[in-house]
Amino acid sequence: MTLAEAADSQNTPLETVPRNATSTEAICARILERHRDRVSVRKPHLATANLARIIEAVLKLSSRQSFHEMSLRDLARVSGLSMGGLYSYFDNKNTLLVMILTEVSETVGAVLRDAPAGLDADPAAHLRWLIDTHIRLTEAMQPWFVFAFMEAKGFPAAARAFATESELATERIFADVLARGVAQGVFTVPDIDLTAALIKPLLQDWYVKRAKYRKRGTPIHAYVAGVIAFVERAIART
Amino acid sequence: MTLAEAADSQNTPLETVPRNATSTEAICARILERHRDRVSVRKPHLATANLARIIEAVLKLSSRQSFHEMSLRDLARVSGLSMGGLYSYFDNKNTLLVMILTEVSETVGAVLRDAPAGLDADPAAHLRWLIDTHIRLTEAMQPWFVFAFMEAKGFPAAARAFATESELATERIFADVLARGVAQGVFTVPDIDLTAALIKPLLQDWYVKRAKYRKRGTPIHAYVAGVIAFVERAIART
DNA sequence: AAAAAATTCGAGCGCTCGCTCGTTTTTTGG
DNA sequence: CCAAAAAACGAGCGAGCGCTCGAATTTTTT
Repeated sequence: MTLAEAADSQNTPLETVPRNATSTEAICARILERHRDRVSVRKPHLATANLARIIEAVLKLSSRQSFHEMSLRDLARVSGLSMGGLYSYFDNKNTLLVMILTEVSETVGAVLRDAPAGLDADPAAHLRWLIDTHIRLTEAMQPWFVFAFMEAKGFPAAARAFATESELATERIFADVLARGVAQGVFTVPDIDLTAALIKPLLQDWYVKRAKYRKRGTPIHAYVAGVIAFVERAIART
Repeated sequence: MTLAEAADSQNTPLETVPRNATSTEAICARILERHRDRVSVRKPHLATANLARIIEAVLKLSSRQSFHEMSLRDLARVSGLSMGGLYSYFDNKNTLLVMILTEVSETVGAVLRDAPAGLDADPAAHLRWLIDTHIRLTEAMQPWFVFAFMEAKGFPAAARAFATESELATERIFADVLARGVAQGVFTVPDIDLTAALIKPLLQDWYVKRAKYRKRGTPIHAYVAGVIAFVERAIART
């Protein structure tokens, strides 16, 4: 099952995350564009397909051990390429880290900033949309987000700074909506920045502790509804 | 600065976590007791002191890279022991993982179950105590908790199962208090298990994203107060 | 169908890893 | 103060690492 299919099978009619943005192939096409100079294979279809196989293998192997424990021989075996073949798609192992992190950061920013028109006028609806979209995006790209979350520590300094900034940008999107809700008198929030910071881990828990919720049989719509209810009661006008 | 000193400097008069339980020396004395058969040095004082130096070095090195990237030569240099000397304190590198994980799991369970007498009768106060105590404990033992959280994936299967069970046990403590509050009519909680699951990441964010809160200048008492306020409004009787 | 270009291959290189063990140093007890 | 016991030492081992490069294979062009 591909990532996109996994997303589809969980999606409700309220789906807000377009499949064409989250399929492994689509993501790898974007990665390829962004790192064309590191990939020596010139034919785009071939390069995209093989890069997808490589990165899917990285995400699979890194879910059981850390990225640095994964050897390139493991990666060659699981991806189906040879040792030498791998190096046509990246110049060194660390580039794989950077490719994945960068794409996750860019994607989450792009998706969350693309709210349906008119939603700015209704902070409560906008907040619900943000929560729903964030959780569904991380569900559709779960291995990517887990990887970025768990391996961020080992990134080169520049990439780590970029990831941190991306995190803060997401938080700011939530803080803005909270501020607008307070201004319109629909929310009561004593500390907007702290509240935005507290909403974040509620969204992340769905992918960080995915195994727990799967074992428990919690469907995604129940989790989304639970988080929305929890947050809305916590910030409801008093 | 030792872990205990770091805890002290943040503690308010409301402090609920005893220093003697969270100093590196005290923790390592307990580790030594639990793994006496793996440590060949017989003199307890010497063994505790050196084990403390070793584990402090592990936590320090693993905060910048992953545990598996940390070489035993790095560990020897930072801890001040020789390569051979290290192996008087553990039989292989993985044992270090298990020592730290086990002690974190045991400690959090022991501390959270040791609530002051009479608190069972007052679910709201008990919940506040649990939140306060959990956050302060993880503050006092921050490197330990970060390590257990980030490296859990790489544990041997048995140790990972143990860690998962410990996680669930903590969640059950919160679920019990929520259930008692609902029974007494002081809380309104539609889904007790999901709510308990959502409180957990709010507590964990303080140590997982410690750098963010430090940079932002959020003091621990403000974070504790923020979480308590957020949770109490979310579950307040309607 | 042959020549040229693009892509894939995998044994081998230098290196560092976890771990060992014979030796040296420190501590202990009479 | 010395011999025995305990502890610490660190060079060295085989294994596996990231990475390379000339050869082999596949695809494209003519």
